[in-house]
Amino acid sequence: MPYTLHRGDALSVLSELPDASVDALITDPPYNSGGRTSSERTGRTAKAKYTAADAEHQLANFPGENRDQRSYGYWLSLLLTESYRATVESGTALIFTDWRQLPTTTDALQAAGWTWRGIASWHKPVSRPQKGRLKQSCEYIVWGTKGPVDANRNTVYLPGLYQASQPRKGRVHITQKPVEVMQELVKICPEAGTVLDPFAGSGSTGVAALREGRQFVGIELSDHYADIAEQRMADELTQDDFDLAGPQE
Amino acid sequence: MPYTLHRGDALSVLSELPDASVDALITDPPYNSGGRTSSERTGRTAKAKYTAADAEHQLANFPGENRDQRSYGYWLSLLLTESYRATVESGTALIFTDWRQLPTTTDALQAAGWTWRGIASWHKPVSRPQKGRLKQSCEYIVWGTKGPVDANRNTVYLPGLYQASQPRKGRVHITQKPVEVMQELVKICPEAGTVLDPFAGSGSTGVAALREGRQFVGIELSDHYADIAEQRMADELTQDDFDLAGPQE
DNA sequence: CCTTGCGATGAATCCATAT
DNA sequence: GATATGGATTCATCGCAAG
Repeated sequence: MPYTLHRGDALSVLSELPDASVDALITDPPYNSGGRTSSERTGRTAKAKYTAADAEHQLANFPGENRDQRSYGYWLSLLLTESYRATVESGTALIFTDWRQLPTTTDALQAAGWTWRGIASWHKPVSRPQKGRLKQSCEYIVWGTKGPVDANRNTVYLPGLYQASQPRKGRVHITQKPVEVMQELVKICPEAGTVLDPFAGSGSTGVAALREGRQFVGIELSDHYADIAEQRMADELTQDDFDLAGPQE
Repeated sequence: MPYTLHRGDALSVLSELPDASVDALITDPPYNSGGRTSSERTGRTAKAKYTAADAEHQLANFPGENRDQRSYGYWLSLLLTESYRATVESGTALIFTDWRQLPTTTDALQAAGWTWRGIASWHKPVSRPQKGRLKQSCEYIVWGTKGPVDANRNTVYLPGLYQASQPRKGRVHITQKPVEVMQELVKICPEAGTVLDPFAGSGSTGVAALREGRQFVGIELSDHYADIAEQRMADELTQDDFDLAGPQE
C-alpha cells in the first residue's frame, strides 16, 4: 500500500512514527491568523475567519484554530521537532503559511533544528482586491532541510513561484490546495520516497504524491476529512491501475 | 521643483526632515544578507556577495553591507522610526527585502510603530536555478501604515504580485529595480503627494514618482549614485516637458 | 515586421583550497 | 580551527543581430 492515513492528533501520532522514516515533510498547518485582535483570532472558527460571510458553499469547519500567537509558535516548534526526528538526513520540509505567520514559521522551523533554506510563493490570481491596499494574493512556502542539501539525492530544479487558483469545482476543504501545485512540490522528495503530511485535510498532498510516484504518510484529526482523503487517494490508485492496464474489452 | 535629493547618511538626513512631511516611504535598504557565516556577510562587499563570479558587467559597489544580524534589526528600526515621524497619519511604508531578512524587517517595521499590513512579492523570472532546491526567484515588499488605512485618501487597488525582470539594458546599479514595478507601487501615495526614499540608489523610485505625478524626497550616501539619480530625474522632467509641449518645429 | 538563434546573466549557493 | 578566496554549477529569460 503506497499510502497510510493515521487518524488522530498530529503531535500524538507524529511521536509514534519511527526515526528517519520519511523523506519530505510537506504540509499546510492551521494558520491561527485571520483577525486583528487576539479574541478575533482565537475565538472564532476557521469557517468564520476564512470564508466570506456571503459564501454559499457549505464546507465543513476544521479544528485547531484557537491558539494565540505565542502558543502557536511553541506548538509549531514541537510539531516541526517531531517531524525533524522522523525525517532522514538531508530530507526537506515545505511548510505553507500566510503573511501573518511567516516570521513565526521561519522561527519555529529553525527552533526545531531545520536549516532554513528559503521562501517560495504561491500566487492565487483570484483574490479580493481592497481599496488603498496591496492585495494579499500570495501564500508562502517556507522550506528547509535536515542538514545539508544532497544534490545527488535530489536532482530536480524547482521554481520559486507557483501560480494556480484554489480549486472551485469539487472543493471539499476551506483551504484546499491545488493538486497541480502540490504535484510540483512533492518532487522535492526523491522518487519512490515517502512524503509526510501531518495535516492531511482533504488529502491533496497525498493525491499529488501518489500521482508523482511517491509514498505517502498522512495524519488527520477530523473523521470527516479523513474519510474524504482516504476516498480521494483510493480513487487515485484505481485510476492509476486503470491507466496502466487500459480498459478491459 | 518636484524632487529633492539629499546627499548623506540616511539616518542623519532623516532626523532633519520635518514631522508629517511625506505621504509614503518606499525604499530598498541594503539587505546585509548573502553568506552563511558572519564574516561572509559582514566582511565582503555588496558586489562580492550579490554578483555572480562569472558576470562581466562592471557596476559600482554600494555601501552599508557590513552589519551583523542584531545590529541590522536595530539599525532598520531606527530608520523606520525616523521615517514614521516624517510620515503623515495614514501614510504608507513599502520596504523591499529578501527572504533572509523578511522576519527581521517585519519586526523592525512594527517596532518603529507602523501597523504591519502585509507582504507583496516581486517575482524575477531571470534567476539562477539550483539542483535539489526551490529557486529564490522573489524579493518581498513588506508594507504597513501609520495608523489606520484611509480609503478616502487613497483609492487605488494594487496587486500583491509584481512580475518583472531586473533592467538589463542601461542598468547602473547592482540591485536596480524595474521602473515599471516602482510606478505601480508609488500609486500607494496619493496623487501630488510626496514619496520618500532614504536609499535612493540610482533613483528608480524617484523616476517612477515623477512619472506618476508624485513629489519625491530622496537620500543617497554615495556621490556616484547620487549623481546618476539626479541625472535620471532631471531627464525625466525634461522628457515630460517635451511630451507636454510637443516637438518644436 | 516577424522569427530564429546566440550569448550573457542572476541581492545564489557550496565546496575545495589557501591563509 | 576559523576565516577568506576562487571556481563551478545551471537554465529561463532577455537583448541583439541576422535572416
